[in-house]
Amino acid sequence: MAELKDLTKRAENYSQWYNDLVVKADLAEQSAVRGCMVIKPYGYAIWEKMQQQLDKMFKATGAQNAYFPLLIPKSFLSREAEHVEGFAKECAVVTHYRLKTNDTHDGVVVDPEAKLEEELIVRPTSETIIWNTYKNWIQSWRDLPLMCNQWCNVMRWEMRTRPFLRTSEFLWQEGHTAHATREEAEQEAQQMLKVYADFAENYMAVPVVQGVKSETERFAGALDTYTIEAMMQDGKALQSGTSHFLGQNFAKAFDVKFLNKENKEEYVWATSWGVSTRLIGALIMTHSDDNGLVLPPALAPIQVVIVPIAGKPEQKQKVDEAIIPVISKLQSDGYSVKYDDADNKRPGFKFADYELKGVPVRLVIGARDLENGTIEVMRRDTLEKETRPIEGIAEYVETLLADIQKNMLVKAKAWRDAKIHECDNYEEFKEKIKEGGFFLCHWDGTAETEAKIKEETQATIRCVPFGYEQTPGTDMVSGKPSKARVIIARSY
RNA sequence: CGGGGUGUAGUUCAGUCCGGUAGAAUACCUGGUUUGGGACCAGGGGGUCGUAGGUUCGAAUCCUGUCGCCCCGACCA
Repeated sequence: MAELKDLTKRAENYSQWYNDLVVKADLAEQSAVRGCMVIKPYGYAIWEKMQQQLDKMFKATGAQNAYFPLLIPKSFLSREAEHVEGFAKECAVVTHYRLKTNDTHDGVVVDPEAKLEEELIVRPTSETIIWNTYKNWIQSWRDLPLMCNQWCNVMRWEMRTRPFLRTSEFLWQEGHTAHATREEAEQEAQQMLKVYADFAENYMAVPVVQGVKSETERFAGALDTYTIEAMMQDGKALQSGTSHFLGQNFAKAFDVKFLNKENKEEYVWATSWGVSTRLIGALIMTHSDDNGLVLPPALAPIQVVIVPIAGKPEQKQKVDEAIIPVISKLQSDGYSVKYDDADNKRPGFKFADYELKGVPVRLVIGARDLENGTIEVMRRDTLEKETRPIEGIAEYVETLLADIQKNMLVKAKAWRDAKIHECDNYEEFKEKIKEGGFFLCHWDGTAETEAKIKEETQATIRCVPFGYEQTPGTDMVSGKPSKARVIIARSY
């Protein structure tokens, strides 16, 4: 791993280190299309693990999967005023539907004859097309709640991109729900936020702060935006999932009404919620060290890798005999195990490579172990090695994986908590924010104060955190009274 | 779109100031020896130096235009 360590030292900043890690760990690479990313098999395997788990959790709340079109008629986007404001600027637009060969017959040009009457927008998010569809699906209170989720790609023509954290095209899921009452919709939005927080902490081992966004940071068209905010190792915040209470804005814009039990016509109440491949970025930036990725067992495509050390064929056979029962046991218990007995790479190379890829547990077995009836176990999170009897090793590895999962969260949480501070002095804040971290500060609730902080420190209000004991105080910038503390941080 | 950097072998880069046969490491291919922390030896393949034009006997190197990429900022999941 000397190579990556050097890069870390040489790296001018954390972003550079992160980009190198993404490439070296074989997760993704840059595509030929500006701002887009090729997700490589190993990176995609992590996404698949996330999808599987999230899908289970969504279905447990009653949501169903569906799919809506990639292309959205331009007029749909102008139906909801705030939504237009928020998304109009950064969309890819389809204007023609045909190409033709050029005059010199060595290429193609856009056929001017094939101009669309109405341009189509490559979805930056699907609220509009989904609400246009929901209009036809909802007539009665009996049709509610309607809860659909779709796994898809979206495109936003971002000015500046980084792999996984912000790409022009990205994979995500977006849930869109319709409810009969305001209370039910609000509850749904909050419930989904809890699902995301649960997933982040218990599967990704990424501790998050749950809270509600300030007006300026709110989703375009929402009444409330709930967020989970994670802290990366450079102390910057990463918005890792959002859940929006949309009120009746989209119902009114797309005329989605239902007859209630009293036979009265009412607009439905809406929510939307989503997480994206950005979660992979959060995973990388929360846990990785200079040896590479550190993946939580719950999401690691390979949970256990076994490296045999055997030069001669007869020795290899003995190693196989000793280890194959262990592999079978682990696999039948549902663990993903890789037995890397390829003889074209030396053990040292494999050790470094699987560390780079973040495999949680590594087992090594060779002649020395065969004599002693032992096996070497290494855990990726702490890099600790120990030699144990091979007897009962499968059971030991299973408890070890559970322990790694738990330890990663504890470690990340302790690290993060040490970087969360209350702060009541703006001058002090300006100094401290340079080193990153979350700051709990009183805020007078005005956009002016928010803008001033952003302008002077590049930090933004991440959220008003839930579950934090609030007492009234004074805004550190304006000196005006404040009802609650908010989380302020620099962010990705 | 502003500021800074950079385009040379699959990859990371040296060579550019001061013009003169296209380089290194790594990766790759072949053969052999190896295998408990990124192996070694021998041999081999691979680049019209981003691109267009100019200066010159001669350009990766100098001049002009142009395009791409990276980092920092504005925008955002």
